[in-house]
Parts: sequence; structure tokens; C-alpha cells
Amino acid sequence: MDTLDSKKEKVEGLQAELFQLQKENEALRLMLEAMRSKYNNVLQAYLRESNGGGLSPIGSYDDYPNKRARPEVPTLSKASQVFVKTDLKENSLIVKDGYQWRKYGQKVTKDNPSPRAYFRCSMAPGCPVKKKVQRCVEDKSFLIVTYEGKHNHDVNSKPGQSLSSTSTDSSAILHSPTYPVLDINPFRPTVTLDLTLSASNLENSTLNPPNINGMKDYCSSKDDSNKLLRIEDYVASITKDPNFTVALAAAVARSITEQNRRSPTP
DNA sequence: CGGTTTTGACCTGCGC
DNA sequence: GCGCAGGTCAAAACCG
Repeated sequence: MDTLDSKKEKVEGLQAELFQLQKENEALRLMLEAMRSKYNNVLQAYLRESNGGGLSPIGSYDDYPNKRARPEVPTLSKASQVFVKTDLKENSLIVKDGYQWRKYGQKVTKDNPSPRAYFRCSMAPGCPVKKKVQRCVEDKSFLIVTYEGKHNHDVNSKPGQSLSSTSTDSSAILHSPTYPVLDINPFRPTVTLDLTLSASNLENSTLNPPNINGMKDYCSSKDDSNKLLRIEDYVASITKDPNFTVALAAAVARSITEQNRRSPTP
């Protein structure tokens, strides 16, 4: 027979588990949103490419006499987006990622009441890397950081010191130990998704099997026409993972429940 | 004093 | 052509 204490322990254990699941679900909901938008971006980029609009090499910032009229940068090959968990009390849009940034603008955008800050890398003169930082509209404790471009210097180089043989991609720093990339479960090791899509990922030509820890592999093929297949491989891989399936189902169920609660049918 | 941040103005692209 | 939104410039303020 269970004693009163053991029952109490069970209840506490279940409560702790419930709390963890709630946290996980919240993170998964954000992930779903991010994945959906990334999928749309990738699909649009693919359609553009398949329509004969080949990618041209991207020049440096100074290559364009009219600095306001820089060509549109294809999202697929250039920008990488990460979610960074921050303290909600901390109101700044500063993300410590190892590089030195100079803020050059701030703007309030239509779809998000939180201001978007624009930064340029100031570690090396002429470094073309830019980043945009904005609080997530759904969860203000997350910062959405969008990196564009490729550093022409090393992460450890002092300001003014320009480049090393191995050009450092903006996304490379995302996997450095000091960079707080979103981990969907800070409490126990289950499913961790890396949502970063970046130029270096495109450049990696090693054909690793798709894996749950690296969405980056989705487009590792040099052959652009294979990218869609890689995406499908990646999706197939993560959907086969039982952890992912369970977590996804929970997130979807919760999302539907919340939607119903917000707009109850008469 | 030099580098960074702030912020209003300006430019460009896009949809109508 | 016009208005809107996003992105950038640049002067002034701020800071170490």
C-alpha cells in the first residue's frame, strides 16, 4: 500500500513532468512557426531558382555605388535566423555572440510592436555582415536574430584585424559554446532542434545523412536541384523520430486547443 | 577624443 | 502616381 508520502511524491513528480511538458510545448510551438516560415522561404527561393533566376555571386557592400540600391539578397543562401532566449527583464536587443557589432538603425515594424535593431559587424573594417535583432512577437523572452553575409575575419580577431585563411561564416558562431542558441528543453535531454539556415550550410558539400540535430544538412548538396530532395530527406528523418512525433503532436494539439479557446464556435 | 548609440530623415521597392 | 513599409544614413548625444 502506498503511504501518504509516496503519493505526495508521485503528485510532485507528475507536476514537475507537467511543467516540463508545458515548457516543451511552448518551445515547440515557436519551432513550428519558425519551420513553417523557413519552409516557405526555401520553397520560394527554390521556385525562383527553378524559374531561371540563377544566383549570382554577392559582392561586398562597397561594390555598389548607390548604397541604398543594393540588390536583394536571396534568403536561402545568405541569411540565417536563430532564436535566442533572453531574460525578459533585460530590455536590450544586444546578443553576445562573440563578434563586435555597431548599431546603425532601429525601426518599429508593422507585424511586431517590438522595435527591430540593425547591426553591422565592427570587428573588421569592411566586414559585410549585418544582423537584425527583434523580440519574438509571441514570446518576448526570445530574440529573433537574423544574420546576413559572411565575416571576412576571425571571431577572435581584434577590431581592425582582417582576415584569416578560414573565412568564418556568420552561422559558425552560432554553434560556439558561448552562443545561446535556442534549446527547446533546458530541463532534460530530449529533442533539440537547430533551426539555423545559413550560407555555410549551403557550402558544406559533405553528404551526411539528415539528422535531428542539424537542419543545416537539408541543403548541403552543391547541386541546387537536389536541395528540395534534401529538404524532403530531412523532413522524413525528423518525422520518423518518435520523440519528434510525440512532441509535435503535443504542440499541434495544444495549438488547436488554444485556437479553439480564443475563438470559440457559437 | 574616438567609438558607439540614438533617432529623425531619407531612399527604395512594392502594391494598389 | 501615391502611400506604405523596410532598410539605411548621418548628425547629435553619449560614454569610457
